[in-house]
Parts: sequence; C-alpha cells; structure tokens
Amino acid sequence: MARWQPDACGRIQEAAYALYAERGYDATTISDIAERAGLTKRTYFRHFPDKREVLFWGSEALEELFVGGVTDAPPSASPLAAIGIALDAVGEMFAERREFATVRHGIIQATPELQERERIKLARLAESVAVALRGRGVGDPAAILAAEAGMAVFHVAFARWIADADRSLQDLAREALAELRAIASA
Amino acid sequence: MARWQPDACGRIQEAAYALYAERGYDATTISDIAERAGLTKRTYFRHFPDKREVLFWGSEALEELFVGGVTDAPPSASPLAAIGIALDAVGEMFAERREFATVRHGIIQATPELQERERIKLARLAESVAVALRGRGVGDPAAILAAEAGMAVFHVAFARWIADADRSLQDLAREALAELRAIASA
DNA sequence: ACCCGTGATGGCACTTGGTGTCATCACCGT
DNA sequence: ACGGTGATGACACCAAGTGCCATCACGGGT
Repeated sequence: MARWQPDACGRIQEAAYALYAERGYDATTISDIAERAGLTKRTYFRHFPDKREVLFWGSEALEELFVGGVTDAPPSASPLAAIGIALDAVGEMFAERREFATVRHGIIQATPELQERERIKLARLAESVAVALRGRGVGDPAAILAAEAGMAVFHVAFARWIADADRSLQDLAREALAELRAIASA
Repeated sequence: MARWQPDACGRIQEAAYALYAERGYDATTISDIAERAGLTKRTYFRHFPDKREVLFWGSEALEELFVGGVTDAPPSASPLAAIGIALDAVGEMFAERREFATVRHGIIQATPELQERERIKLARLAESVAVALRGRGVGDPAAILAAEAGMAVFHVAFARWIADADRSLQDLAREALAELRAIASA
C-alpha cells in the first residue's frame, strides 16, 4: 500500500470541516474523519497532533501577515498605528475567504473546547506581534499590552464582520481601533 | 460506605495541587489524585468536570470581585477608570494569597493545555466585565474592548507580580493601565 | 424500634482521544 | 535486480470521561 496520496492534510481538513459542520464536533470521531478522508485514525495523528488542530491548519499565514504588517509599517508609526496597518492586510486576505471563515467560525462558536484553542492561538499571535513591536523599539510592558489590545480589536471586528456582510473587515477593524483609542483617552 | 467526607472538593484540590506541582500535570492521572484524596476516579468526576478544572475552583470569587468593583465604581468613572478600581480590589485579595497564586501560576505556565483553560477563563471574565460596563451605560463595541484591554492589563501585571515580589499587584496594575493609556493616545 | 427516601459513593463496563511499535508497501537511486 | 527511505495500516495500550447500578449512611416519619 502507501500509494501516494495527494495532499493528505488537505483531504483530512476537508473531511473534518464537513463532518464538524454537519453533525457537530462532539458527535464526530477521528475515525469518522479518517474514513471520510480515505485513511486511518493512526495516519490522522501523523498529520495533526490532536482533534482540534485540524481547524487551525494554515493559521501560520495569518501570523506571517500580521507580524509582517507590523514589522513593515513605517518607523514613525505608533504601536497601535502599526497594528492598524497590519489589520488592513489581514482584512484584505480574509475578504477572499469569507465563506470559509464563516463556516469555520460557526464550528468554533458551537463548541467551548474549540473556543479554548482559538483563544490561545490568539494569545500566541499576540506574543508574536509583541516581538515584532519590540523590534520596532517598543518597550516591554507596552509591547505586549499593545499586541493584546490589538487582538481584542481584531476579535471584535472579526465577529462583527461574520455577523454583518455589509462592511469590510478593514473598515470594522479601523472603527474598533478608533473605539479603543476613545476608551483609553476618556 | 459513603460516610460523610468533610469538604471533598477541598481535599481533591489539595491532592491535585500537590501532585501537579510535584510530578507535573501530564505525569499525574486522575486516579492518582483520587487515591491521594481518599476516593475514586468516578467520584472525582462528580466534583469536577475534567482534569483541568480543579485548578480553577474558586475563581468565581475573582469574577465577583472584578465585576463588583466595576459595578460599584462611581458613575462618573470612565470604563478604564472603573476597571482600575476593580483591579485595586482584586490586587488586595491576591495579596493574602501570594503563596498559593505562585504555585498555581507555576503549574499552569508549565503546561500549554492549562494555559488554554486559563486564557478562556480570562475571556469569560472579560465577557462578565463587559456586561457590567454595559450596565454603566457603556456602548457595545466599547464595553467588550475595554473589558478585554482590562484583562490584558491584569494579565501583564499579574505576571510581573509573580516574578517580582517587591511591588504590590495594585501598583503594577496601575502602572500597566497607565501604559495602556499612553499607547492609545500616541 | 423499624422502615423508607435521599444523597453520596464505589465499582464496572464502555467509548474515545492519543501514542508506541512493527510490518508492509511504493518509490527512488544505484 | 537490490537496498534504503518514507508513508501507511494494523494492533496493543493508556488515560480521560460517562452511564449505570448496587451499596451504604443518614434523617425523617410511623
């Protein structure tokens, strides 16, 4: 056996999304996913470390985009301004993936266990953004605070974008960022 | 059997903390904890829903304190000011529990699985704080943004407080809050 | 003093997530 | 034709978590 299988990770991911969306995360076993992808449970675990992680495959792209946006922002930009520039790039990327993002968001919102993973992914992303901010000369409590505040902005903007098709993610992010500034200066 | 057992939750919690601290979270089974607490695995699950939750028992007190602090802040206080007042009360409470908080923090920081739970607890706390802020008349994107920013402030202040015994949690929180304000107005 | 309802526990079987190990097969270079 | 490499299937195994039922202590009522 072991005939070459084109893009095992991709096929697993498709199967997992389909089953999680159809019958729910809890009602789906890894053997179900594996069977649908045409392989075994053991092979699933050779591609993903656990049951949740398949939903977060490809999120390195988001991290690269976010960190890259912060790093490449003009040196004169303040921490929050740099994050705003990064959020523009992130919003642009999600615009082409609205359908996918909506399905994924629905699956995650339906399962507390998945929300945990989502939250810690956001926290890790905040740490990466904080590193990028330190690379811009931002000091130490400030870098992580700005990064985490940026994640909050992203989070609320994203949720509104999923619920409301009319406005672009970039717009919603800019609005949330302005709101954050208003809060802090009050 | 089933003689009355004084404070089963408390005994389980003590056993779990001891074992998690000694040999680590992954190397501890629920049967180990149950045995040390003088009961069975099945009974453990009658008191806690899973292996992690025992570390978060009693965190309703933190939520009550935080939400109460925000709710009872003077009506004139801005969202961040209200959170600052709440953080004062929270810091005061932790001052009497520094030893316990340090052990707990060490266990959690050593295990990614526990950090996930910690993060989502913080997110739920942010939601409760946001509700309290809405009760003060704060609008909707602002309430959750202020609450999440407040969690970031609490998080960094807490981490510094654990690492550095010299300063009070209240001081560190005030400093982080000032830092957040500086970031947002830059 | 006896009996009964209630609540907490032990014990057991079972499903599922996750891992270690080994044999097998396709592919590739020599 | 041969051997090495890498991916897979198959199997055994451990631990988390759940359902189910029997059992015991306790308190109240008769």
